[in-house]
Amino acid sequence: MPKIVDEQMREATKQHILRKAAREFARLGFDQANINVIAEQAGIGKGTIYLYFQNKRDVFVEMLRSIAQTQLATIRTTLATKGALQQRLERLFLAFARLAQDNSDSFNVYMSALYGVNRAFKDEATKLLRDYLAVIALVLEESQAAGEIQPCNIEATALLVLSLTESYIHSARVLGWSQQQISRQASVIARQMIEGIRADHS
Amino acid sequence: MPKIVDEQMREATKQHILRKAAREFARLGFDQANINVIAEQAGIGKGTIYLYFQNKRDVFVEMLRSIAQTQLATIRTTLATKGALQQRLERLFLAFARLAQDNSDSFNVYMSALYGVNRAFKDEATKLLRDYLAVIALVLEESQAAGEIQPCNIEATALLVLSLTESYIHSARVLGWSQQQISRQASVIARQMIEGIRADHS
Amino acid sequence: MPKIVDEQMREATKQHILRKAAREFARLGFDQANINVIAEQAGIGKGTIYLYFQNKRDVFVEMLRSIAQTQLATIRTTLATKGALQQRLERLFLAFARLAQDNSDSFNVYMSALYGVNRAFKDEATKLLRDYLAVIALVLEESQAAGEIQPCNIEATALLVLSLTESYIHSARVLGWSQQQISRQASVIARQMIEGIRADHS
Amino acid sequence: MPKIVDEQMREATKQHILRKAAREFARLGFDQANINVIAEQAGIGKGTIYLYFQNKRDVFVEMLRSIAQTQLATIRTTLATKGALQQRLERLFLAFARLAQDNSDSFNVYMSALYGVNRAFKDEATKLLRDYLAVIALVLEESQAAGEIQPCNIEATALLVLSLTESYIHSARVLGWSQQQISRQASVIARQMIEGIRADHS
DNA sequence: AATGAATGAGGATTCATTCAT
DNA sequence: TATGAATGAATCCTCATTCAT
Repeated sequence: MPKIVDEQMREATKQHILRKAAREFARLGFDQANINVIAEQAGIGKGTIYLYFQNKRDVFVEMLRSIAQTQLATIRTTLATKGALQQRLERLFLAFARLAQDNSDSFNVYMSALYGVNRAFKDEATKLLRDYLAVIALVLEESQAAGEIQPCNIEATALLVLSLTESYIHSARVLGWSQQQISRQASVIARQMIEGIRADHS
Repeated sequence: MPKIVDEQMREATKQHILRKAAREFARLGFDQANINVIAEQAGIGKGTIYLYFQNKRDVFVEMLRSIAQTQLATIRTTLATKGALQQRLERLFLAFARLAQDNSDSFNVYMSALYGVNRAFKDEATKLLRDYLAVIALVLEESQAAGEIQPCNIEATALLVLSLTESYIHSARVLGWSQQQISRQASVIARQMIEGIRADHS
Repeated sequence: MPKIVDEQMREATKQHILRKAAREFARLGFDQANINVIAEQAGIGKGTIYLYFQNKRDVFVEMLRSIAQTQLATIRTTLATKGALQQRLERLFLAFARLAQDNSDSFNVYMSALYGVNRAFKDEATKLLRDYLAVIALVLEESQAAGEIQPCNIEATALLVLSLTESYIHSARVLGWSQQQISRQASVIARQMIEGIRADHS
Repeated sequence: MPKIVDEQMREATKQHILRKAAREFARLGFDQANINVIAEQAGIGKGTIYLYFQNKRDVFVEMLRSIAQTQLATIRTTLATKGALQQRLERLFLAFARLAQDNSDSFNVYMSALYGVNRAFKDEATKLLRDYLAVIALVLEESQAAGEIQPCNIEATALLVLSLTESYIHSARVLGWSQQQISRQASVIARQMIEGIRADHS
């Protein structure tokens, strides 16, 4: 039965298209990106892309989800190892910094979807935002249970952690900072976040 | 000499167009926004817009500059009044929150330009980012001179302050928080930033 | 005020486009006809056509109406002159034969809309059919009032007259008959129709 | 030898495809009909259709021939029974009315091919038209031989009979008349035709 | 023989920009 | 200076057809 192989093949092709799509979308944005160019770069025919996706928008949304899945997996793994909150937040920052470096296409396209004005993707981007927050909230709750930090508004704090991490890294990259320069800030940022969280109820 | 009057008239029309443009760009993004619709909403002919701007891109860039000018003026005024660093950062946060509320078009369009992927505006957005950072750096330097905080990497700290402020407000709005809920976080965020900055070298 | 002139100019251009459109639609049918080719043949830019019509379908429908208007005017004029029913029906037949000859594009496109399967135009074509029937019904009623023919189902009879006239001429043309051959049948057909109508109640 | 069985199988599949094709072509017309949908409805693979037909056009043309064959068989049977011309023409009318009702797909698709503008099918449709005329001409000749009607232009008369019958039924259906209403006209139409034919040379 | 994944030609439509008035 | 009619480049998507399996 070639069914399973076919299914795997199909999934592989889909991922291949999504990778090429991410490049183009990251380079040009949704509107300027050309679906025909994406097909060409994926080494497939113009029409073939429509065997895997309903339309251009669908390619973008699925790419967004795929990116989120990958990034979330990385983040979850990063935060899985127990340790002091300071260490975990530091690892979180470093993980994002690495994602921004290694998967810069994904990182850029995710940021632009989140901060962009295209209403068509706002909902999807908001969903992803919530997923990220949930992961961070979990860490904060564990920390709270361990008595490391005082009770506080978990959601607001998680938002603070994520916003700071992402936008700091993004802005630093816009300003042309090197990966090293950015990574060097990890412990400072993490410590600051901890102090800030503690200050919340001191 | 009617020259000055004409010049004023011309400038007024330009600003009028930019305001309408901001609405459309904020609503739909650069690509989806329709220059003809902007002209219509500004109450002028389709061709007239090209007497004031070279092309669509130019409208967007000038709008970006205009927004930045207004916002920077607000920020500068906010930070002009002396006071403890904590108070000044709090005022900064509240000023941004108010901008995001009152001039949401401008705020959104600025954020999308900064975080968006359209290379055509990256340079311009980066310039604006630097201007913002300069204003904040000034405050930090004063604070440092006053012995309020220890010597530290001013640029990195300014980036931290700006990133945290902007992205926190943006994300909170995406999640549907009310203006009140956001404002209530001002002192917490400000205190946190101070603690963080101090922690930098403790 | 150039308003009226402009309006006339606009109407003239519209009619010009419709004439070229009729040629293409008559030659290839709605689907095969290429809107860009129509524009080219009308000597205008591709986009210009959309300043006069909403879309391709709209061009077709307006063309259909324009054709019907012209044809109905001809038919009405033809039937306006009083005379024996036999003469009037003969003139009707000859008028259609002439239309089919002189405006063969219009005639073909009208027939194909009426007998074709494209649901999108069925309603429009049916409306036109009713208009034609009304004109013929009027003649029959006058004839009835004059005692020339017995009371009968006017609508059914009108349908019979129109169907026979149109489809006879169409089929004859399909078979390659000359205009002369067709015209020669006029009196026979007309006489037959009269006899038929009379036979209805004898 | 499985050859004959295979041949029968092949023919059966072909007819099956043609039936499904007729449905789609009647519903949507040649251009709008989707060959893949036809394959799907026939329960065969997309590629399989090309083992039975050269291309889409070929499917349509063969369908047209198949329809004509069926309809001609019906017409021939109808007219085979001897009887007065009036009766035979009445039966012809009723036969067409029944075909239009029971095989409306076929009837519509035949009418649209005949009256449509698609040149690609004009030749084929014309051939069918000639076949129909031949059948009717035969009846007229017999009638003439029997002295029922005077010598006349057989071809022109046959065309008259066919045109009137077909277009009357089609138009009546377009106007929404019921099958019963239409059938009720049979004798009137037949009598009218006879009167007309006789009037031809009186 | 049968399949359906892959292909790419083709076309309607939008919209930034120009230019004659 | 102001206009808006005209333009045509640019692009998403459909679907008839092919061909490797």
